[in-house]
Amino acid sequence: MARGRVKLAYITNDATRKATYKKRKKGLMKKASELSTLCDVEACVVIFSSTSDSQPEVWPSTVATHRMLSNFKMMPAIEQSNRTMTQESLVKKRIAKVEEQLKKLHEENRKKELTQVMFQNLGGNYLNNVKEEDLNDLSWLIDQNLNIIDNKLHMRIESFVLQEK
Amino acid sequence: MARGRVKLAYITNDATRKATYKKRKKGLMKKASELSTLCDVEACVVIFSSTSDSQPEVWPSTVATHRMLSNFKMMPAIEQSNRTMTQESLVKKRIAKVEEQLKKLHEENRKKELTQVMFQNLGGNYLNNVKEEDLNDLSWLIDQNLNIIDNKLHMRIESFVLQEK
DNA sequence: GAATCTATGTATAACGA
DNA sequence: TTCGTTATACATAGATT
Repeated sequence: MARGRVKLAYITNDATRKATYKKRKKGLMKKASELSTLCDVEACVVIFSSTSDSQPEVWPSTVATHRMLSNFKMMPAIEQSNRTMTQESLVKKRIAKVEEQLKKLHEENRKKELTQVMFQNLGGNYLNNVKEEDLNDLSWLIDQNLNIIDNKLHMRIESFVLQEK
Repeated sequence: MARGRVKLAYITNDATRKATYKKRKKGLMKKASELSTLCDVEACVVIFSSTSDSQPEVWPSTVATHRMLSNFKMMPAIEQSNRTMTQESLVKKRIAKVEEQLKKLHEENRKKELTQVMFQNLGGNYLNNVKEEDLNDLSWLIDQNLNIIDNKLHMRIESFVLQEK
């Protein structure tokens, strides 16, 4: 970058970091836009910045990003592999680890729920302050999740059928 | 860019486009990485390219991206607004629709659980063809979906209760 | 802080092996 | 096709207003 190399490390100075963030965020999204145009690919960028009002910043748009991310989630996380797993114990270790993670997630979720209840009880007029389109958005998201689950069901059923052959 | 300005439009030449894609994808992800480091933000990039084997390309990693995207989806799509909803009937219609969806969700969820039981009873052979990290991913994804749905259920129920007051 | 302004560092289009 | 190489366009750090 200009006028001096930048050490690739966290910028401790608040003002500098914020300025850099703003510039580079713009640059990143421009690059994404260009790639998308030049090569005709769908792309999205999501940035979670504690600075920016706790809402993620996205390119190209919230709705488009949601749509793409749904696709992403529907993609099979399981890649076909011919590698045979020789060590069953390894799998068991993994499973134990996963179960630990699940426990944490459940705890986290519970906390979030409680926070939400609390938040919504702050005032009685919650729904009165919701835009129709946002409600729409919410319905849309739920639909998407249904799709994802459906997809996984089918994947599993297919696996099952194939397994039986 | 070098040696000639690039017209910001779809590159029709296959070889050129592919080369450009590869270079720019690398550049984009590097930029994302730098932004993330310099400003300590979480960011992800997802590219759907018909070229690349129909699998999306992601930064920083599949798992990290999934995690971030779950967060993104959990973010309230509902922005605060001072606009008051004058038509209560509209809201009630929405709620009815939502309740219908919830019913479906419960059914789906039940199906899913059953399928999972089925899946787990396939016997040990299936696991032999799945990479450890994918197993990890799968469990994680399922849990995320459950969390998301749980979250939305609660949001809606709370909204409904508040409405009744 | 935000907007502008350069000097410089980077990314990359075109080319050649 | 996929690598290097190189000339240029672009992004941007630091300074200034």
